[in-house]
Amino acid sequence: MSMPTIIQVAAMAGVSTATVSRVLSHPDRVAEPTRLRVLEVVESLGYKPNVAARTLRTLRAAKILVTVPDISNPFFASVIRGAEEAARDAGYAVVVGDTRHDPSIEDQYAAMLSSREVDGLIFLGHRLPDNLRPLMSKQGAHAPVVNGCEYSPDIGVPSVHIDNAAAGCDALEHLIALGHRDIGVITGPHVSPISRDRLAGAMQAAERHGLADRLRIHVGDYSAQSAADHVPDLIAQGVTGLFCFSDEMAMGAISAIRQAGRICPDDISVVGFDDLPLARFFQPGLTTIAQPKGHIGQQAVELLVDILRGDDSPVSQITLPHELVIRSSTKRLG
Amino acid sequence: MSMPTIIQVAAMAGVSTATVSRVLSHPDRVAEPTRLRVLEVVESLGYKPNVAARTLRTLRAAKILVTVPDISNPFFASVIRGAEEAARDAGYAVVVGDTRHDPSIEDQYAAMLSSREVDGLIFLGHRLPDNLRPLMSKQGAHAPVVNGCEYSPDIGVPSVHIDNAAAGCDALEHLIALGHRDIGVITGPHVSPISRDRLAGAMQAAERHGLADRLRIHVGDYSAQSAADHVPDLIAQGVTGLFCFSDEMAMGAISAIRQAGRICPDDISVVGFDDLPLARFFQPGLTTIAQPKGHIGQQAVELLVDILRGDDSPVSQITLPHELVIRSSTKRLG
DNA sequence: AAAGCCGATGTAAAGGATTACATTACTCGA
DNA sequence: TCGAGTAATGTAATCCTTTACATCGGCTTT
Repeated sequence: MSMPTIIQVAAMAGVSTATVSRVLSHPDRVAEPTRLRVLEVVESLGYKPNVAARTLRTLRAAKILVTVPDISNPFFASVIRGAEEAARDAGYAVVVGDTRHDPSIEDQYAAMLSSREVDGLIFLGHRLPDNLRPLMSKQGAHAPVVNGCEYSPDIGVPSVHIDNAAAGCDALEHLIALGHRDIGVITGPHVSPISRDRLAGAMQAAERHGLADRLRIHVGDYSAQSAADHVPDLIAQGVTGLFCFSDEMAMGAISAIRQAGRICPDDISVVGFDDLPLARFFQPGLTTIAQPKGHIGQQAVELLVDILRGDDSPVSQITLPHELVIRSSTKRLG
Repeated sequence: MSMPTIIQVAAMAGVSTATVSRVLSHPDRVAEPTRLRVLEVVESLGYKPNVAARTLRTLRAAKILVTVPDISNPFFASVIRGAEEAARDAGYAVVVGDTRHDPSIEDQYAAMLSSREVDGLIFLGHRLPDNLRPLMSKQGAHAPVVNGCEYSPDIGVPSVHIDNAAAGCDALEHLIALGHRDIGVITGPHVSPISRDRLAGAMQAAERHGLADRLRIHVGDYSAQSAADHVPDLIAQGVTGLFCFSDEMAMGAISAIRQAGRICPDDISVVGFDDLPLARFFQPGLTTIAQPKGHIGQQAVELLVDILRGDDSPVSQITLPHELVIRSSTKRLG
């Protein structure tokens, strides 16, 4: 029932607990025969150091918390994978938290930092949890907190992201280059800075071609359903091109377009965002903005680890490249 | 820099550490004025109990580990959500681990149990991590380990799952009822018991209709790409109905069917499995077997919590109902 | 052969919270 | 008024590891 402790191991091996500890964490400081004897006992008892005791003593949990607003979105899964790999290399484990866009759950997870359950936090949402405010104002850029994907200049947290304005611009330029003039946009919620940035980029591109006032802007919430709901309006507005701020919304929109008796891309071209793994298997293959998902996670961890190591980190904003991937959901007009 | 401890709080409030501790965990055992005074100090210092110390003392981490073979699969996201809700109700937090189907990563996560970082483990794969063997043979059904989705009778772990054989049977009966006689199946890897069960069910249905030897069986790995790779062969074999053991594979297959110049469901009907959130937005809407994803997670947690509470748990296998959801990827033959 | 060094190991003090048990100061009943 | 009972709080042991410092032979050096 009760698991063996270092004391029992020490007793059985006829050494002190210090030696057992050394065998496990600094093997080279123990004489060969002693080490082998201890290891044998460790093995036979199935001894595993109690992590709580170790953390308490070393003041290091060797864990990084990554919170995502929606774990069911495969986009975040790729970011998490990148983070996990980088974390492993740096000697950290990753704990994943799904906040479901709920501020109170975000706060709950952020509390793991205050209670020292984790050494650092990477949050992929746009909102700095309330209970981190004191920490940020006290420690500033030395606080072990990094923001990924999103970027809110006002919260003063180092972050890793793409140039969302440029990406929004690229998407619109693509539709315009295909001859589309009546273009719809389904954004994310207004509170999301990345949504604002993408929209700003899109509007800038539209303006450049004198199409600013023909842009039909609808507010979604990144979910397929939310996009589908806007499609009847968009069709009534006569759009021939549509830019959705997530692939899920693009899929929802395409589904609704068909439901309305139209066809994508023949009647309406659709551009998505994220390049989910399924984007290329969707019907039609999704034209979309690819984000370097794995890299975002990886860089976020590296930034965080630098902070944890106490390097004064001059780098606090990292912008990674995006890419327009053209498949078959967009087509020349006419 | 260094965070406040209970000792500092006690000193500032002019009480003992015991009182501070009681204020935080048994408020009713402390006199009102004292409690308020302590709370004030706690607030002003931003004190948060050190979780490592608490865990060490109470021998309870208040955490449950849920490992999934592939975090980018939205199916598991739903299971995790269900688990999180049930865990929260029972006073536990959920830690999510992505094993990527890698046994060594599975072992790594399982080690969190041995080192008492978590109180219990729910694993959604099919393989009992090696380093849990001793635990299982020592504690048997009292070990805080539960298996979800999959079910391997031989490993002796309580589990929560659907009746995969019956589900496989349902899927095939549906295709047969639509007039299909040349039916293909894309399974999961053979090591996966759920794949074996689904296949057994499918074959049973085929046999019942004298179609056993016309079944074309291909082995996939649940990924869209793996299914797409088999489609040319299936077409060459002249199948008109296809049963894929995951929605991702169904989507991959449908995409490849189109690539090959055929149309689903006109030329080939496809049945998926899982009913992912995107299944209804796919083109065509996916006919699929819906699993009660949230319930699986929830029941798994409840089972685990029972074990942790020390109730002798007579229940060790829970079978939940599945459902055939008919959309537009299947159609009457001819 | 004395002094100094070194490698191997032991001793014991943290680390921060919880809680059984002890103490204190009242209140109440007889 | 005394003893019992009770509510509020304090004391100190405990959870298990890690690690600075102490100790102890034995070896080298002069």
